[in-house]
Amino acid sequence: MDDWLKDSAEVEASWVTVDLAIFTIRSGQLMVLLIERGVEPFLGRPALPGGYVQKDETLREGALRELREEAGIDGTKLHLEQLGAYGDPRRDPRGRVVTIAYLALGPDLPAPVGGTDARRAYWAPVSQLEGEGTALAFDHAAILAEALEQVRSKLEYTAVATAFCGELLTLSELRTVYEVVWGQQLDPSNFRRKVLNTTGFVKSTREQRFPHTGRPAVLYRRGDAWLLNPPLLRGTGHTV
Amino acid sequence: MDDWLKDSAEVEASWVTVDLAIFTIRSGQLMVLLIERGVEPFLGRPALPGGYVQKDETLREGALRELREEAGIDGTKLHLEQLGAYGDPRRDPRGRVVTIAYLALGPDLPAPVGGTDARRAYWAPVSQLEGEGTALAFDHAAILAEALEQVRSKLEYTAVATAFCGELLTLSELRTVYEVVWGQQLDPSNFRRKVLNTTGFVKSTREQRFPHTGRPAVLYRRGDAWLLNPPLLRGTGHTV
DNA sequence: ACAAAAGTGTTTCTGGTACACCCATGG
DNA sequence: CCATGGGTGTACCAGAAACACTTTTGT
Repeated sequence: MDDWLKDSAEVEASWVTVDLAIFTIRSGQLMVLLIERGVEPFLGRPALPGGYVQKDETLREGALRELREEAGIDGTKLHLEQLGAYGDPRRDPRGRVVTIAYLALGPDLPAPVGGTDARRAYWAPVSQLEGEGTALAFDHAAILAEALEQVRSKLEYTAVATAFCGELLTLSELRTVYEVVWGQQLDPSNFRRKVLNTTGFVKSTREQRFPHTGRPAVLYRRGDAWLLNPPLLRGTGHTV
Repeated sequence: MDDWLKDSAEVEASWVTVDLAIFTIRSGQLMVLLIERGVEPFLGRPALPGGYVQKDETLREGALRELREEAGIDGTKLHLEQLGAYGDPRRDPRGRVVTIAYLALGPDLPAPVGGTDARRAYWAPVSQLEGEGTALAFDHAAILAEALEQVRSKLEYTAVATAFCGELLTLSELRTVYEVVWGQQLDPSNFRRKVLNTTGFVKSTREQRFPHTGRPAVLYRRGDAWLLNPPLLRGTGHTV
């Protein structure tokens, strides 16, 4: 790039990347997609998937492309939102790299494939990462922590929880999403009433799903509402 | 910067800027700081203050520096938080410029001075900008809109409203902040109870402030709490 | 005395919590 | 029939909303 833009010697161009915190729920656990880095720096260390933003794409398009390339996931089907920008000049040993972190949520996603500069990609249980200090590359531990808090908090006042479910979902499934993400049991009957009284959260279909044992559950689809009013707060909640 | 980083011809370095949406309350109105651009592009058009991030500063430090340089404001005294990154490749006619938007809130701030590439700086009433389509430079109208929604929503579930007040504040002042930002009257007595029942929102002092007429008000300081639980929701609220 | 602003009290109503209970299905 | 999960009903309580009322100041 030419430098007809800058007017001071203190200014220089930066590399801009996107990093993705992709969450899903598998086997009753909240999982995040990690890669094992196949290039320096931090060779061999776990990291969030991501890569350089290309010349003619928006940041969001870059995130969608990385989602596809590094994780083999079709991003048009899942929820994707920007988390924030991380630009400490010392966050990357190679020089100034500003990264835009994105948060992605999807229903039980396929086993990922390794990408270009990743040895392999895998789902890691969040509970495990939070406890011990699994040393992620760069400042990815901080990004992951912010992403987690964002997810937990967004469940309270938006209908984003449905992003963890397939197109057709039961209220139990939706409740399980809340329980897994918040790490807290919820009262099934109260949860049910809350959701159904929130107009536009879900809309019922005439179909049913049959559990292994027990009464069949009515299937719902996502509704039009995004903001929940009143919100569904994770308070002291139900006895754990 | 060398290009030992990139591995594809599709990748190129970007200029990174910070832009600031600085809000304050003056004469009973929510105001945002705008500059009149003194350089191309968008010469003469109103814009949010901002500028290039320098070599060895974090994004936040860049925002604080621009706050000082472009608005003559000591940023250590006010609330500053990141809003998000805007990186559409067409947002700046000169080329790829990714901007990190910051949101700043402060008590009745001084009349600003023009900065380096601003002809002048001034406080503009938000109500005026929202109505008509005052054509801001770049994508600053979108940034401003998101900043506004962020402020309004953060008042609900954080104690950020105190950032609009001085060190010592009365409950009426605090209520006025909510009323001005939300554009909605609140019941003084209910507001009072809410705030005082939220532990850590404010702590009382023994001092008083005397209005022009009427009973003197007790002065409070900011408390330690940041999250409000339960939140203070702008619902249908009090009759307007 | 009056106006104005601060502050208290009270009633009503909505919505959250906890929990008892009924329903529909597979085994 | 029983176990299991889906779904309904209800009593109780905290907090929001509306509003009447008291207190303390300046003029």
